[in-house]
Amino acid sequence: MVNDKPELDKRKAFILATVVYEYINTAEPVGSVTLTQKYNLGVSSATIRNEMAELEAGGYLVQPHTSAGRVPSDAGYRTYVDRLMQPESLTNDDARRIRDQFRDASLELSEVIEQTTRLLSGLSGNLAIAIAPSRDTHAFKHVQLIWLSPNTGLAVVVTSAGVAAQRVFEWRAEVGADDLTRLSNALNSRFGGRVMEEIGSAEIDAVCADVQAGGEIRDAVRAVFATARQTDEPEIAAAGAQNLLDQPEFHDLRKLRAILRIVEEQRTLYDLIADELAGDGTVAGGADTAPHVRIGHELRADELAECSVVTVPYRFGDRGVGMLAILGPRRMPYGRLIALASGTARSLGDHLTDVEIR
Amino acid sequence: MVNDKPELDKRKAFILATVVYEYINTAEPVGSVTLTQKYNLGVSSATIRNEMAELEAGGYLVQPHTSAGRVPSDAGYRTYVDRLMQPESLTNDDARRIRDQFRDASLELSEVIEQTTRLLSGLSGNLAIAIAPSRDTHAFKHVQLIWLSPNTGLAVVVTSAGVAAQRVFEWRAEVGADDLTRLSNALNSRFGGRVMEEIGSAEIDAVCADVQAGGEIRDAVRAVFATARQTDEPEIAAAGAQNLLDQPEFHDLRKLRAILRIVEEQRTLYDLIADELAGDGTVAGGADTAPHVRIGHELRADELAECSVVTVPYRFGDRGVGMLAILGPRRMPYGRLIALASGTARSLGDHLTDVEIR
DNA sequence: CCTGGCACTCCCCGCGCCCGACTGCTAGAG
DNA sequence: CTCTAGCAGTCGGGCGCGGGGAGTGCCAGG
Repeated sequence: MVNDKPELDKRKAFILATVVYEYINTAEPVGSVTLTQKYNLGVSSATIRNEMAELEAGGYLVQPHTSAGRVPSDAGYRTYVDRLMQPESLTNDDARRIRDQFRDASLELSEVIEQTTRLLSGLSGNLAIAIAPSRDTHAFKHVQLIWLSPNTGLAVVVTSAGVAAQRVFEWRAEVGADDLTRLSNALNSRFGGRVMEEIGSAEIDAVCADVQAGGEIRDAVRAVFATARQTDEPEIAAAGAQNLLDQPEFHDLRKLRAILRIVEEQRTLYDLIADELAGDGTVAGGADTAPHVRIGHELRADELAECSVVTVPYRFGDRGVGMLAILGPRRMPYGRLIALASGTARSLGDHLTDVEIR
Repeated sequence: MVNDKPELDKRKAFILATVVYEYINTAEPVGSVTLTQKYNLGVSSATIRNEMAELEAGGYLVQPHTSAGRVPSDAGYRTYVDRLMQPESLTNDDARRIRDQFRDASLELSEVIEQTTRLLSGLSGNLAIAIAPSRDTHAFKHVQLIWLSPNTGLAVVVTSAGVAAQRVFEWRAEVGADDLTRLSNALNSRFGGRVMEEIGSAEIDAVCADVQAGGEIRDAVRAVFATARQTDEPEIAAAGAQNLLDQPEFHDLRKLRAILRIVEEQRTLYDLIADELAGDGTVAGGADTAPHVRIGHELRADELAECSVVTVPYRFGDRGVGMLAILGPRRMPYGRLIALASGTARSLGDHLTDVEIR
């Protein structure tokens, strides 16, 4: 669909904006009379009818059936979001709740992510999703192998994001506490100040060989580093699915189930949101932390044809970008949700940068 | 309600069992003709009608309305579960899937708990819940304070269940690596072999005082031990809420929302399941690992009047008991779910005992 | 270009109706 | 005494129908 929509004159734009606004609030198709009664447009309903008919011809509105009011189309919402809506800022109340949340938030990335989704779903009344910045880009801080018993040990890797991996290992051969300490020291001096991404298995093997650490221990170190880099599955959290029950568009059980399935499968959810991260280079590279809205079919998933998603990247220090998202019905209060998501993303980024382990 | 139900003669028992069985499978009220057609009872539908009328008088069946078939009452399900149903054992397929799941399961308690709920919800097609054994009863294994930078440190507490707590701390005053090592050693030698429950703040303070560890560090140690004992909130996981959407009894949105609210609030969920742990002394003390079924109003929660819960305790080594539960409609396949829950609980217990850190 | 008016369309809702499923009862048979 | 066949009674659910209402499109006139 090319962008050859005829430019909207001022009155059409106002009418479109009002229809979208009204529909978002009432969830009922909007008629010409409602419009003239609730908003003083200075013209009669007949005129509005003509305008609405043209807006429908232009693809901005659709009629569920002949004798009903109009409902915005994807293009209608799109125009509203891009050009007609006035941006909102956080209400004092919301700002306060966000501030309170992060005042004494955890230092652990994964916990923060989870708490943030709960906060955002509560504030927005929709489904909130967060993905953590890829751990590849975090700075290595410390690794410690801890002797627990002759046959068991604990390995902990700490990065700038907190404890990135921790795991108990059981070894067939007996292991001495000194061996573990020596290996810990060797690893720390070798990897200090590096970025997780650069630390590969080969180098780990080399360090282990230097201190004559055996096969089982080497495997353990490799494993815990792999988890710390988390190359396998990305960290993602979602909360507030039950909020969707309140929206009339999800009273249809099939739609509801389709959405729940998407949320259940973290992989799909990740792909949905991460599109934005990879999609245009501006996010990964530049300073673009602007919120982004995708509406209905723009999401390229049939199950989500009646949904919209607001995504906002957040910065984590000077490396790595994570993503916050709100998923809800297309008929969502875009202005408020964008403000909420942006505000939360900013606070989250500040918090993470602030507590980043130096 | 006292247990003064008249004893059921053989034919009544068979009819009740068949009604429950049929209703569980079809979700439709069961009529006398259906019964005679699908099961060869050797008598006519008129006779069945008389019997069913008596079963209704006895409180085992109810009629949704005059001209409908019968549906089991709480008491009907209860009798079915206690005396009429034949116990099922795991199918080969289920047994295999459980075995596979635990073959390479995590060593970390919290992760195992979560994986188990996913397994059990997948197998049962219902909502699965697991609570971890109280951490109080775990054996203390190791604590390590790790120096990360002059102002930051990491504290890790390991118990017989794996890493019980880990946290990064930020201190205003500078801290030396040696101080942390000395304190770690002191704590380990003092607490080695003890049970978490016994380790109180006073004793921690005493050890800190011995090695002249300052206020900030003492607070950190206290905090990490508190988390490790997890006196504040019990560890609980739930999965598979979207399975409930498939059940016709939850097509009513109000009921669905009521249930989702319960699942969302972990506290309520915990109380629901933990009743069983505290309820009768046999579980906590003895060797009782039998599954337990609570049906409808027995759950003492109006929202759950149409639900049943199967709970099974699982043993964790020789100390502590956790709980596995399946929540679903009253009309659930009790035999299969009991087998699944028991089988999973056994495997879970074995796995935990097996990987317990010695 | 705007407006009032009017005919038209179509959904929604309530009503009444019938159909079907099931019961309870009774009379009679074994 | 128990079982059965038959029959009348009951009630819910589905269906069709019709009216009311909301909204549109169009036209003629200002």
